[in-house]
Amino acid sequence: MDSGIKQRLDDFISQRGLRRTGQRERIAEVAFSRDEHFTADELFERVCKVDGETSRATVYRTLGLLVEADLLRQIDLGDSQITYDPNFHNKPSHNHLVCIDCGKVVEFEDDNVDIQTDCLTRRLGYKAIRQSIKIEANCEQLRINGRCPDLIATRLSGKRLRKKR
Amino acid sequence: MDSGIKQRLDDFISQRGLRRTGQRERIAEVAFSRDEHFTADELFERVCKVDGETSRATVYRTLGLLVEADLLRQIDLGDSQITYDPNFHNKPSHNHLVCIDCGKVVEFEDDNVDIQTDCLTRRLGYKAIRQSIKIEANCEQLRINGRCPDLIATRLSGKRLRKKR
DNA sequence: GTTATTGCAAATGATTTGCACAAGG
DNA sequence: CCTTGTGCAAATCATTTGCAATAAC
Repeated sequence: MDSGIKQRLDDFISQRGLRRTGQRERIAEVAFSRDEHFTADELFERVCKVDGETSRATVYRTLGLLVEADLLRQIDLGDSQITYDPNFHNKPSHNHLVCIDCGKVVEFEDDNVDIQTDCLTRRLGYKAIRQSIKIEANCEQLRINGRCPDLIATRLSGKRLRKKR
Repeated sequence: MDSGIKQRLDDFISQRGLRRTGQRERIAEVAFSRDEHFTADELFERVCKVDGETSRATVYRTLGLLVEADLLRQIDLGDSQITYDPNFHNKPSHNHLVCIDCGKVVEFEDDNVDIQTDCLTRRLGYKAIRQSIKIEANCEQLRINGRCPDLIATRLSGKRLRKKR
């Protein structure tokens, strides 16, 4: 876990008069150990492997805390479960492209997008605080070559495309 | 209800070998009678006033159909319920700004945004099919004048800000 | 007459909550 | 100690579904 994240979490816990517990420690550790997005349940599974003692309820409660601390953000992938993104600490204004063919999520940052959002928002009489862009797109490689490594990987891993709610 | 919408719905029903029923007729009628966004339950309430006979289940099922026909789109307002937007038929590529102060949703269309999305997506190796942008923003009028007609309207109507899930 | 559609009530599934016990500070 | 945090199981709440009755075509 990045030390900046640990720092911010510690600060948040102190400021709010909360307590440092083993569960919170481990949940955060697992959540930020990779840059992959996850659902509450996926995180719970991962935490279980490290520590058979932590309950699902605590995972949900800690997720809420991490979101409040702005270490985690909820993103909409058009799913029935909430998806959490642990990468906003490093890439504060990134957005997402979701591949329609294989479900892969690509993160991208672009200054022009941010500027354009800012201008557009001003023109409407507001001050932009946060934006989220989701682009749903088809894979060009798949269209041209008839195959795409991401799709193959998806099929091999047996991970099925997320069901739309 | 716009005749273009009625036409598209009729076509969809025919193509799929579905049946024209009173319930579907009335649900669509109510859904497209205003340009306001709504949840399944809000639509159900409105339908009830017109017709005490239609069940919640049928409203849900018909909503699914209207989404498949691309007459309605599900949008993410960061809520625990799905919000439906009936305005994509008239403004096929609009996006949303949500006021943090009063919850008002402003729709906007912008060609530059569309072009930029297209470019960005190509550069990542994909072909953009659909995008959704949500801008969360503070109201400038409220900041400068200390008040904003939308906020006043929100308070008067007693409509509370949507709860975050 | 078939087959799709509806209403009802029960099921689902993710998330939240009340409460008694445990453990930080 | 005193208060916050945890685990458990039960509660919630939007949405979905099975099924028998009903209505399109």
